[in-house]
Amino acid sequence: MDLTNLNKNQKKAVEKIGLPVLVFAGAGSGKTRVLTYKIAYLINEIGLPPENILAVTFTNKAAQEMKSRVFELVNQDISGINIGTFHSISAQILRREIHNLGFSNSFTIYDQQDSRSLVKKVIKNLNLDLKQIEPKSFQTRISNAKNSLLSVEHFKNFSDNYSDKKFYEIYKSYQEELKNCDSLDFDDLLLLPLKLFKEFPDRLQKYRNKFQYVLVDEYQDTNKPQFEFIYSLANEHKNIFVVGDDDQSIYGWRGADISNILNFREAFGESHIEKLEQNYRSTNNILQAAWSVVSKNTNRSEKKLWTENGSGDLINLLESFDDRHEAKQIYNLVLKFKNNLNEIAILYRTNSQSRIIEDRLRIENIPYQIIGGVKFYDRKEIKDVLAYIRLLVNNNDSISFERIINFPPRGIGKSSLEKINEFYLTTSNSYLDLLNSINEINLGQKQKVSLNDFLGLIKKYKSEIDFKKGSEIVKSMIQDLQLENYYLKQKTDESIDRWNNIQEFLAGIEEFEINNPESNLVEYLEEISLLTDIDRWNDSENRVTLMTVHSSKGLEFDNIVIAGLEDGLFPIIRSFEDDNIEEERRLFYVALTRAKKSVNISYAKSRRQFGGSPIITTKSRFIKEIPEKIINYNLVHKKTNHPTDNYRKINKFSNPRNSSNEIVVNSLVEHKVFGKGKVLKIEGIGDNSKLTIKFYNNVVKKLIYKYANLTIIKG
DNA sequence: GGCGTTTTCATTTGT
DNA sequence: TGAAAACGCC
Repeated sequence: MDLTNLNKNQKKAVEKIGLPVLVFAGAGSGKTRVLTYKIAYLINEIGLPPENILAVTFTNKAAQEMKSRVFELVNQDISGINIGTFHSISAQILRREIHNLGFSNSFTIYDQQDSRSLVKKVIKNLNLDLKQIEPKSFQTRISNAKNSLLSVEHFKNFSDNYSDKKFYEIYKSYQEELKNCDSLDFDDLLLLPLKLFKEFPDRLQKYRNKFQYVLVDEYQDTNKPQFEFIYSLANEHKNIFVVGDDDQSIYGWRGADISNILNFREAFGESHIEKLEQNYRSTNNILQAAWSVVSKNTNRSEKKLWTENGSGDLINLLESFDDRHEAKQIYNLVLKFKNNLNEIAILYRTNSQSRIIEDRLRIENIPYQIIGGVKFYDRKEIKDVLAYIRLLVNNNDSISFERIINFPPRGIGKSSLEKINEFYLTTSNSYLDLLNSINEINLGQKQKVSLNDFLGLIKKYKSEIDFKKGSEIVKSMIQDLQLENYYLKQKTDESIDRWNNIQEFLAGIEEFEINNPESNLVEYLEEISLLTDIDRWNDSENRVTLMTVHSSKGLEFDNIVIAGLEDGLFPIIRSFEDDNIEEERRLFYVALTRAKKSVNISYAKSRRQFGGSPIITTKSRFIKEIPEKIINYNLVHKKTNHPTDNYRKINKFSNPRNSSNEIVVNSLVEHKVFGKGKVLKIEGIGDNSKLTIKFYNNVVKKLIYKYANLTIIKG
């Protein structure tokens, strides 16, 4: 097999067989290339059948890409290969095996929202005060416990104070409720395979035999259950190959354990460790900035990226008066890539920062795409329709039942629901059982009719599952429910949007059916519950991408903007105990190393919270960790004039898109730092042209147009 | 008892 | 600013 496309270290990692391999792969060092070549090498040179290979990636999109790249390299049928995220691989195993653990094979996967609703339900059922016992914090505690492999039993005797005692009860009851609902939360998806392997050694043996070679990407972000999963599959044959970078570990808060990568050798014994330090992505200045930041961390393995690329542009620093002004300045920057908007991405620490930037881009008609935040499948109208589908598939799904029992409104409110629940809990095995005993429930006549109609509808469509196409079932159900009328009669922009989203959702089911002709609704539900925005992301369209730094992991862009570099926001600072400044720093490192050509870091001197009045902020300490000599300060305002009024007027009454590009010799311009000046000479054309300007204090400066951010006083 | 309206209160990060 | 909870009217 031709490995000439690999450098020396990459090649060594690919060819090493017979020992566990750990590859420390720095940002942009060709990690994906090594993984794909390794898999292709196993198939082509070692003769391993694709179905005996397990490769775990961080996103579904990455899995798809890896699959097609391996296919290009090996040129044979690899449809049996197992590539996916931890969650999707686990779900696949459980669909076959979960009956051993007392669930049905059409179990439902609860997302965070569903799981929170269930926690809340449990707290209510235990007659606890929702104000004292916050569902959100208990959900987090349950999730943390699971990520630390701590079962309900573990907390039985750790019940000193009120809150701990209640935690045990809630955790216990929550797990029971999940089982009653025939449902798993995201964490259980990882835990149940471990339980299966433990209780049914023959199942473990089966999967050990099946997965003869195990590869893991982004190994630094694996948590305890994920490690156990990999370890139980691979510790016997030791055919394991992991790739990661401890400097890019940014998921500690959800249990990712950096010691998994740092202690790889202790876990798997004698191993081959390879370091990839040549970076093929970024300029030297970007790497220098990234290095000066991350090297401040103490707990890291020693390595330093280098590149044969030139030094490139300086790191541009943007200073803004407030968050709106920041959005405006970012828009100005984006404008320079008007015809290649997919060459620039805007990154931020928190999703809430996206709105103000989004507003500006929308006003200016710049196409954009936001990843994360409220996901498509998390929208209320979509979740409502999904709840109907889930209830058809799983008649024990309480969360879905409660979501739609009165949507669209059918006169069954809070107190009716309580009565139904009470009856259901004592008498029935599934919600459909209620159909036979509606008259025994203590409900009003109107409510009885409504409930009967509702359950009748579920029953009718359930009976069609095996012989009708999912999309047809859903379409006809939506018609029965008269959702179109429900939304369109409201005649608000919002309700029209919602109806359009439902149409888009329907189209999505049809598309899924075309791509998966043998599939049913259960598989469709699984697919979308494990899908993220990144997986749906189209990176070839002419649109600016907005996303959190977390979402940007593993991606690259020509140019990036990192917004909101203020102390408290990035790095985020909440309380004194659980702040993790080193992880914040790694996060900033990840952000910087996404860029190939240019990095623009931005901060605002004041920022609004919850849409209130602006609060004074402090510039991020991370900015000071970048050497001054590689920062371009041209966009930093030295004057303290309030720009707000100015740009508001401009946007309202004039077209800002024609306000640039009109500089000629002798033009009068104003620069943010140097003040007013006269253009003496123009060398080159367009954004990269070099301007010689004589400022009013007789200082002559040569400035590159695109960085100078000049205001034209007279063209 | 249900449903529309007002008030409150919250923002890390995500499978 | 926006979603969920509390409120108060029919």
